[in-house]
Amino acid sequence: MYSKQGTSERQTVMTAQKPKFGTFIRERRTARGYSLRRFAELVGISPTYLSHVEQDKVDSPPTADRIQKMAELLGESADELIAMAGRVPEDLPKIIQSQPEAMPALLRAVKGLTPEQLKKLQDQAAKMRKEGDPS
Amino acid sequence: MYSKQGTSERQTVMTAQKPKFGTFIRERRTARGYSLRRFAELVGISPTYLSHVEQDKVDSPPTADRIQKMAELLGESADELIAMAGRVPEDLPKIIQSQPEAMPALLRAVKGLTPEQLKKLQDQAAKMRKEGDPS
DNA sequence: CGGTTATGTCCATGTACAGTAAACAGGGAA
DNA sequence: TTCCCTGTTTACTGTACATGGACATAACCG
Repeated sequence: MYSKQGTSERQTVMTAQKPKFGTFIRERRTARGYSLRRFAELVGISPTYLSHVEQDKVDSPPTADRIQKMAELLGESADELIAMAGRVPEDLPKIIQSQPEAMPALLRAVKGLTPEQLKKLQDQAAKMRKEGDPS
Repeated sequence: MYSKQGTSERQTVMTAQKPKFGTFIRERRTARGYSLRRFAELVGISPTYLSHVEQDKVDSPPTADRIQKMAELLGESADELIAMAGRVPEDLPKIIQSQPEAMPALLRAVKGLTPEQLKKLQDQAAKMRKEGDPS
């Protein structure tokens, strides 16, 4: 077992994920007592595909809407699972595009801030909303 | 059998709307005196494809990185062009995924705010950066 | 006039991504 | 044994994003 590359499959690109998405899903699914077929059916995908996904054999994980469904069934945070899969929640693009200059600028400005700081900004935003349009 | 995948949400009719991406690009390109072939070469795409894009004959516009290049060559805002094409700037997904819970929450909180309000938040964020933790 | 060069466009094709179908191997239970 | 349930493999589909080569047209040059 020297340096014999454990698995001999050719594994295309597979953008490396830290806590691999498929592995995590399998762990949570089995913990909930779902069979692969049953879970696939509930999610709305084929058992074949789910099997591939859970083995991290896919080039890229499922789309955000399917991950959303998985999250609901597993009682996990959809946003977190979606991020783990390297995707973006489906409602965000529209929000960003609604202010093509300001939204990207804001996101770049908040890049690197802590969750606490982000929460503060979130609260500020909520306040602005309530008060109506100042400026 | 498994739930069908209508993810596309094609705009079947496309009532005359905001400047269509392709039309806009053609207008700006010709205004700059670039030939189709020349511009395609500079952007790094085939003339064929550019022709299709400019006629709005494509199912979906080019990817964000190519639009970025077009914007640079045309002296336009990349973010705006990318939004016009219904896409998201390439650097944003990583920013969002860096805080899988807080970033989506923030975006949803700022949804619908005016550019002025967004600018205020952006400034607050910049301040936090200067003062707050360097993480 | 004919030949070359430049313009944009059409048809056919290619590759990657997201996903499916059908057949398969193995474990328990009756 | 037969039956069903588990997960897996190989091969395939359809769409998005993109390319190549041939084509029509017009302008320019001898």
